[in-house]
Amino acid sequence: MLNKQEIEIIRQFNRKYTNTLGLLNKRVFNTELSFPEARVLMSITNGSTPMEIADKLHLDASYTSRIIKKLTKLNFIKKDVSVKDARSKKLSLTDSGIDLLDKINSDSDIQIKNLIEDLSSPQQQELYQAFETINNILFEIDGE
Amino acid sequence: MLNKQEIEIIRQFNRKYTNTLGLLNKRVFNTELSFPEARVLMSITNGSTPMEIADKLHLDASYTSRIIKKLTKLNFIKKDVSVKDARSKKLSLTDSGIDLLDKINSDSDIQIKNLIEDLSSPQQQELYQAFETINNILFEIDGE
DNA sequence: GAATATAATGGCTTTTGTCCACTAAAGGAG
DNA sequence: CTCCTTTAGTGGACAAAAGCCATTATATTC
Repeated sequence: MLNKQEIEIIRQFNRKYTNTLGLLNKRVFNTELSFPEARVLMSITNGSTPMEIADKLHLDASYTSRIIKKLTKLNFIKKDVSVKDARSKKLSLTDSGIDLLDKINSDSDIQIKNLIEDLSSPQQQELYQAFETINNILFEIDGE
Repeated sequence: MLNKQEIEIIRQFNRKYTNTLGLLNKRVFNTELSFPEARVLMSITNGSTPMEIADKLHLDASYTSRIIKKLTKLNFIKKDVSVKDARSKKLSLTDSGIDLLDKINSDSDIQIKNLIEDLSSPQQQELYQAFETINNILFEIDGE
């Protein structure tokens, strides 16, 4: 087990990265959507159910439902009743939802580039490796 | 500059770590304080001014003021008028604020330990190194 | 087929955060 | 020094984000 100083380094990271993510997620994308709404949109893959989204993002079912309702009204996603389970809905992005997602993704890429642009190339590589390491260890990669 | 796949790894980290931090910060400590209140408490060092806290945590001045008011009422911090600038307040923790901070710190340590306890010892070390690397590169260490 | 569980949703409330106006005190510029 | 502008802190009003609970409709289990 890590010692006290090592744990403290991780906690220090958490505190600072809370700030960083807070800032990144504030300058929300195209201002078309709020951050939680964008998060939901980004997490929808073809056939996702509202429950799956709520579980994945750790959102309340009710809150998730409202966000999905709004995204549907804005015509970014559509809801079809599941064939297998009439209680459940199958979500998917509309064409304009796909467009928006593309926009969000490219804007997010730019944010990341801004974050690292002042670093030297070796530092950027080292930073990238570190993120990849954490992804691998903590999130066992792949499973987006 | 990093390429598209590398940027995507960082974005993937951000998405997943948003979840992680969301969970860590939800099971808030002793439930005595909310997460933003705990954040403010943790950021107070002897002589901090409300403005400094607001800047550091990227909080609205008004919101910060209210949190400080509550922490003062709960007797975790105290406010003294600055000698140099009568508009400004100098904040410091009371004894019971120090106690609470200790409790929060030890609880936070436990959370981190839980997060990594299932990993092998080499993995924990690798993970720690990665966090340290990011701290160094992105936050230029030290400056808590 | 009755009891139980689950998905989605709406109403209501709380928490979190923003905006604006106001007070009091500094900090110039003349 | 006096006027003008700026800054620190605060409260009121409000908006956004998130959670809780009840309800409906459908599945599942016994």
